[in-house]
Amino acid sequence: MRKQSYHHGHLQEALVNIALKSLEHQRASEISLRKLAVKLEVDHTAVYRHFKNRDALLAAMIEVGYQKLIEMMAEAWQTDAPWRERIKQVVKAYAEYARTNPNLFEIMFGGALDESQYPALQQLSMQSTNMFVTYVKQAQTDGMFTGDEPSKVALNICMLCHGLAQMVVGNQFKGSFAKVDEDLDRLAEGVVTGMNLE
Amino acid sequence: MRKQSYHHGHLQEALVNIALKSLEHQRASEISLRKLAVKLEVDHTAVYRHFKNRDALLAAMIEVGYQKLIEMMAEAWQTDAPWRERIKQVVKAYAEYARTNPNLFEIMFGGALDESQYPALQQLSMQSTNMFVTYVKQAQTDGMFTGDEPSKVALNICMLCHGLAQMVVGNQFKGSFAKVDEDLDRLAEGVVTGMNLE
DNA sequence: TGACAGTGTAAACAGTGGTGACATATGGTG
DNA sequence: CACCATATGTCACCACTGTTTACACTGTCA
Repeated sequence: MRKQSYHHGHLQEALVNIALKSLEHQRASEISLRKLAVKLEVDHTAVYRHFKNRDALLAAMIEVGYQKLIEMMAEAWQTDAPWRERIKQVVKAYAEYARTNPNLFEIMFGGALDESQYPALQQLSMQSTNMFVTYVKQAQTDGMFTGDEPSKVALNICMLCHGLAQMVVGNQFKGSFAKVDEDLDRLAEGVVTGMNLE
Repeated sequence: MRKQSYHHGHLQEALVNIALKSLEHQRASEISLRKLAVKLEVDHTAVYRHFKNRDALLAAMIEVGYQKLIEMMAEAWQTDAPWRERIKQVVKAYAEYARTNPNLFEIMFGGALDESQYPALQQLSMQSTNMFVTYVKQAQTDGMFTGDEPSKVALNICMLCHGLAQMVVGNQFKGSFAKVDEDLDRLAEGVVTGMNLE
């Protein structure tokens, strides 16, 4: 009975939040449950009242990450512009998300966590990839022509997004191609025009 | 003076080799220097005679990984087939590499290691991406037409490869698109035909 | 009030990467 | 051959990590 409060109250939320905040300036591997607990002025073993283990906390963080990503994609699509521009905006949003949340993106797609043990993550993951299919179908009704099935086109766009994002966070734009990172717009444009659409 | 040999002889090589072998059935995060040392019947601190730290060992492993990847791409390109088929084979090789070496691929591109501290890795990384440019240029002389610069086309192919590979190792082919993993050929075909070439 | 589930604490464990002092081995020198 | 510098391996520690177990406090509901 040394402290007046004793119970934290919202430890679960607080853990996810502070962990996500930590991710803004350090990678996931540098985050320790003990340090998080210190910041929240709580014994480090209290974490285990809310998460089975470290991975479970990571999973909760990734869940938020997917929600944010899906949100950003949806927002990018939400425009009056022609379908070509809208797709470009989605690609851009995807890459921009990776650029501004590299450490979160890393745990989402870097393979550090075994998603198959977290059904909620699997569902969100599928949801995010399915968005591409939805968008392509919608673009088709807006005048886009493609000989391939929508799902195939969507797959290609999805792969391009993934690849672009990967290269952005990997800082893979140095000598070989553009020096970009700043000019995502041009890259996204290249993605769209480089595809066999119209 | 309990052992006759005392000195291992090829500890450096042995460490990289056994670590790479371990990577075949477990991910990098599960590999510990101490366990490797035990397997080689050596004190775990002996590792530090050959590698500054754990990351340095990872870097050595990644170096081998790049060499293998570059080799496989080069081999895939080495054909008499028309350029379209050759590019497809390269894409396929890239994805196949990721599929058969997922844990190695993960440390190569998962962002766990800060490549900027290992010039040899940066060089190899650039080399592997530059191969795409070389191939596109060569394809151009073999009849491929593209309005864009070769480097742009190469960038798109590179992104597609990265994205495809990423999705393959992430086991992201379940409900949404194909059920593949088996049918890389069809996916690679889709990549090539989905692009604005000819 | 009293039982009780939820939550935080304390102590301890095994495992990790890493350091510094020391021991041994190796290979070249005189 | 003797000798010695250097490369390599060992040993004793350290700080830190995730995790478990037994215990203590808190709030709630009967």
